[in-house]
Amino acid sequence: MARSYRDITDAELAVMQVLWDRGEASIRQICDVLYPNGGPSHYATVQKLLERLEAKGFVHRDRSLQVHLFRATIGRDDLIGLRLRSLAEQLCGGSLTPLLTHLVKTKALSPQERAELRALIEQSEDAPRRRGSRKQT
Amino acid sequence: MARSYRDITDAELAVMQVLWDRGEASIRQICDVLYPNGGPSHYATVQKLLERLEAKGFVHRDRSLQVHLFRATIGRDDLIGLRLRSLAEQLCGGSLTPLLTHLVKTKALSPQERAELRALIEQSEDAPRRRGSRKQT
DNA sequence: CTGCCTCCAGACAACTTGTCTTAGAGCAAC
DNA sequence: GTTGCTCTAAGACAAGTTGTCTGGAGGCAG
Repeated sequence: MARSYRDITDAELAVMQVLWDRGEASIRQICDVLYPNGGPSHYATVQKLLERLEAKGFVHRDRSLQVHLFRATIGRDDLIGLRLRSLAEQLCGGSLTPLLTHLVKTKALSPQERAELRALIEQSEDAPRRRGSRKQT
Repeated sequence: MARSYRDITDAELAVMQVLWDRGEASIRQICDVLYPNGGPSHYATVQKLLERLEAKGFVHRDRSLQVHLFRATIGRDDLIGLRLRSLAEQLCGGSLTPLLTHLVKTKALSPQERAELRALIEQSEDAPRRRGSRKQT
């Protein structure tokens, strides 16, 4: 009954953040970022986290070099989407609309944010059949 | 390092859903909804889930009757808010804005939804300080 | 009294999560 | 070639979570 898409853990997320920053990195590089002057055990920890991320499909491992290189197969924004969808699944019967209205109602919008939002809405109005790239609910 | 607000589990969520539906319920009533013709072990399961929900503060237990009555201390919408905030914390540096724009960009809005959204934005424009209950980022 | 229903306390296995240990391979410099 | 470094690989480990279940004690109705 675990969440269907095998979620990313906190420690794993830290690794993902590095990958999102650098685009591609070796274990050593990630380790240096996450645990400056960390010992070999930290190295192994990062290694395990990457192994699990690869198993979950969130990371691609390039084995062509001696030193494997890792790359995120999912963007931060994609992960946000997954989480939002999973949240909607659990609490809103799958519909994203309640999340949207909740945010607009709860969050105090700055004038700039209001303007941006309006622009986005206009945009989706102009091209209502444009949504080929992403699924919608 | 567990999520700060002690999240609600899947099985616990099922119990919450019943409470949100009925407003107030005994273990037996919840049990009948969740496990029709379930045995005494299911009863104990629900009991334990309620105990944990009470410990986490999501449920109030009225002990004044012989048969305790349970009531959710948090609405579905509040939980949505908590989850959204936690999501923003993890992936957006605490800002809810990326979630908002993600939703507007991703989700294909029906004309009606667009109208509602616009109305909500107008509203927040009229009363920018009306939402004082929670901090916003 | 008997039976039924409730509450309470805690056991339990399965799984997750973050960390760490150990072993072995490949390569570079001495 | 041997030494030493870095890398991969495999898995052990404790702690915590989660969902389920067992057993006992008390109260009340028939």
